[in-house]
Amino acid sequence: MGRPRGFDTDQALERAMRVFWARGYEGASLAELTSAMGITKTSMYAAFGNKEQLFRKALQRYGAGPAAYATRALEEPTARAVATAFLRGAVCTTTPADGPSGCLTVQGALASSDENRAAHDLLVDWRNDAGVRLEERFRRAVDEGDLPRDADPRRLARFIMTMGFGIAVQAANGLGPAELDEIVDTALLGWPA
Amino acid sequence: MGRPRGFDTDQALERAMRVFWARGYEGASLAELTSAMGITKTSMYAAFGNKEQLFRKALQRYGAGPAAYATRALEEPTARAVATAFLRGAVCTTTPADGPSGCLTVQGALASSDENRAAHDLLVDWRNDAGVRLEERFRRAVDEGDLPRDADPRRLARFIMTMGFGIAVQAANGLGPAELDEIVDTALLGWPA
DNA sequence: TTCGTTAAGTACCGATCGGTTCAGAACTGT
DNA sequence: ACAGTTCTGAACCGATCGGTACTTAACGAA
Repeated sequence: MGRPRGFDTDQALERAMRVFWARGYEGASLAELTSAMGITKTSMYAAFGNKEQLFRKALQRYGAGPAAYATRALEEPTARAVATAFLRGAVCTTTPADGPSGCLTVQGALASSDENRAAHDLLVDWRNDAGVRLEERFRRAVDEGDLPRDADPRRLARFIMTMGFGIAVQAANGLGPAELDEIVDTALLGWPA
Repeated sequence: MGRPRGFDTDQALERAMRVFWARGYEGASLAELTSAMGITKTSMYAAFGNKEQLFRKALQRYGAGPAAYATRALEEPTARAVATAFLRGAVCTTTPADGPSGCLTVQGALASSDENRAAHDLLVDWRNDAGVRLEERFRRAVDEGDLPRDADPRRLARFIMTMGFGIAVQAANGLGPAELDEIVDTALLGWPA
């Protein structure tokens, strides 16, 4: 009942996500966000709550879409395959042909003013969660004999995450997928077993 | 001649640098900057020009101070020693006991709005320059027989830079020096020769 | 057709943004 | 003592920040 919504919330959220991706949380103003979404501020507030909640939903969409590689990689059969798929996925997502370079969760709010601490903390948790899931996967790999008994799953997970973050910065710096793939090859030279 | 300046510009610049470090370029407001510097906006404009030029000078100070490890590392005798010193220096600088975590050049303006493109581009150049200097050092190492003939200096330099950026993000994420040093060890396992 | 409900557009809110104007205070050279 | 110069503090600038109040438009149910 009532007047039906005049825009596609999914499409609007997708466009908001891209603005946050390119500009970061602070750098994305409501004016630019709503302009890209094709709606007015009033409609945005009615549909998404406020800027922070819009960012929260954009981040969820990012995790389910562009950053889904992080979850898919965990399903690879071996630890090496997981690490490779994770980093290749990072390269692919941070250097899209159409969208912004880099990673939303890294560019979003690495540093920020106090008032935006909420968005900052949200991203810290997001990144740490990704590391924990990787660590658990590597721990399983040790149990399965897929990694050496003396391998340290946490350490390996942190190393891979560090490479992922570094790749995001390099992508924002202008490096392309070919160059980043070379970096991934170099990084995996010392991979155990 | 004229009234002497009532504050120490070096000290004021140091404090401004730390604010930029913690908040990023956009996140650092003039109010917070001048408050930390202990001077008024008028004095800041008279002494440094404007926010962008203040950032430029803070970045120079950062390069000569906290980030001097990047230059010092180049003087190590072997490529491996250079890589090790570079990454250990990155760990040390991004996890200070007193100051902000992370790297000013990474947190400063990875993503930003259009109006701050100048600061953004400044940091992109800064980061790329660091990579180029590392590459030249590794090229020399190949010439000197310190690295294998078939080693790719550019690729190795990009790998080390990627690790450095990743370390900066991990430091901002809350990891301490001990954990980051472990990551450095892991990263260097595949180092040639 | 009318009513209740919800969406959309405009105009606006106080606060803060980076930046400036201006009067006067503080100093040096004469 | 005075002139010339430079620095400081407060008050202020238009613009933009995130966020709202209010009116009008568009729908479904009765």
